[in-house]
Order: sequence, then structure tokens, then C-alpha cells
Amino acid sequence: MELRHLRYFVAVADELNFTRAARKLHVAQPALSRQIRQLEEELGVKLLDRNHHAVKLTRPGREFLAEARSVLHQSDQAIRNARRSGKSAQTDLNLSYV
Amino acid sequence: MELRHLRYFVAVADELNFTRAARKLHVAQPALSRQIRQLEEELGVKLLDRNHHAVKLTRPGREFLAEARSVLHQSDQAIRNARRSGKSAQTDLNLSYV
DNA sequence: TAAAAATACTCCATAGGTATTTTAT
DNA sequence: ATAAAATACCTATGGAGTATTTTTA
Repeated sequence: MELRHLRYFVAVADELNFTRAARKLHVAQPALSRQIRQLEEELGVKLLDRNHHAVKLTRPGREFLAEARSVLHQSDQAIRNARRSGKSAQTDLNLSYV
Repeated sequence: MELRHLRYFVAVADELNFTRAARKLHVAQPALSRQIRQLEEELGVKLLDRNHHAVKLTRPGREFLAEARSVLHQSDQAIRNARRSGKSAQTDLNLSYV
């Protein structure tokens, strides 16, 4: 599993529509379908009910969605913090040269 | 950034040695080096000091390490929960057929 | 000079694209 | 008939491997 799977799943869960989600993600719809299927296969869990015109989260899907959002949020925070921390480390470095 | 970058970074941070970390990850050392470099480039932050024989975490690296571990832990939990949730959803499904 | 990381390439796995089919309304 | 997802097939990006070079302790 990679963050890409979580990003894609969250997009589909938000749209409840593969075609629209794919557009938002700037990928083709079949590519998105494949990644979601791959995720479900790796988890061994059906996350979405595709009932033709109506995409619906399963119960495990709803639970996984909350955790996926949380992981993505946390990884974004890690990136932000690293960039901030990098800048201040740079400042420290400069100071040590004064 | 993908989870792979975090897995690789944590492995190097644990070993403080690219060669050993690569062995543990079952990848070649140059592949590992590239992914770490890529991560640093994406973050715009040097995470590791490679001082030839001595790999050391930078300060931003130490902070990022804690968050990387946390993200990986959380994503593992999400996988576990999904599998558990999937099983119980299956049980529910069966029950509804009784 | 010996160790470890970085480079330079090559290769291939797989993410992604296009075209088409299937499905259910 | 239409809209949306799945399938089939192809392309190509980039992750990974091998061989080699660089670096400095």
C-alpha cells in the first residue's frame, strides 16, 4: 500500500463517482479503478459497492476512509514540519558560521 | 512522497548505514540512496549527513523520523482495522441471510 | 587502502493512457 | 439509450539492478 492508494480512495469516497474523481486527480478513470481494486485486494476488503450509477461506501470502507484521511493529514503535516524545521536548521547553521 | 520513502528512511535511520539498511529492505544500495535523495529533494531538507563511514541524522531528520514512524504505524493500523472490519462485515452479511 | 555512498547505465515492473465492452437503469 | 465502471491492450515513467567511481577516515 502506498499513499497514492489512500489519495485515490479518498477522492472516490468524496465524489462517490470514479469518473469525476479521476478527473479531479488528473488520471484516467481505468487507472483509478485499478488502483482502488488493488487496494481492496491488498486489504482483502471491499471498500466500495459499485452498483452502477451508485457508488457507495461499505461499512469497512467508511472506517477505512477516516483512517486514510488521518494518515494523509499526518503525512502532510510531516512534510510541512520538515520544511519548517529545515529552514530553521539552515538558520542555525548560518548562525554557527558567524 | 509515498510510504516507500518513509519505510526506506526509517530503515536508514535505524541502521545509520545505507548498505545494511538496503540489505534489510531487500533492495540494492543505490536504489535506497536514490529514494532517500528523492525524499530530501521533495522536502527540500537534508535529513541525513553522509560523512563517509558515519551516517548521522540532521536535526530536521530526527524530527521527521518521529513523524515518519508515526505515519507508518498509523497506516499499519488502518490496514489491520480494515481487515478486522472486513471480517466482521462479512459476518454481518452472513447473519443477514439467516 | 578499505568502507561506504554516489554515479552511470540498463532493464523491467507497473502506473497510466486509449479504446472498447459490460452493466443496469 | 445513457452513464458509469470494468476490461483489454499498449505505452512509458521511474523504481530497481549491476558495475563502477568517488570519497575520506
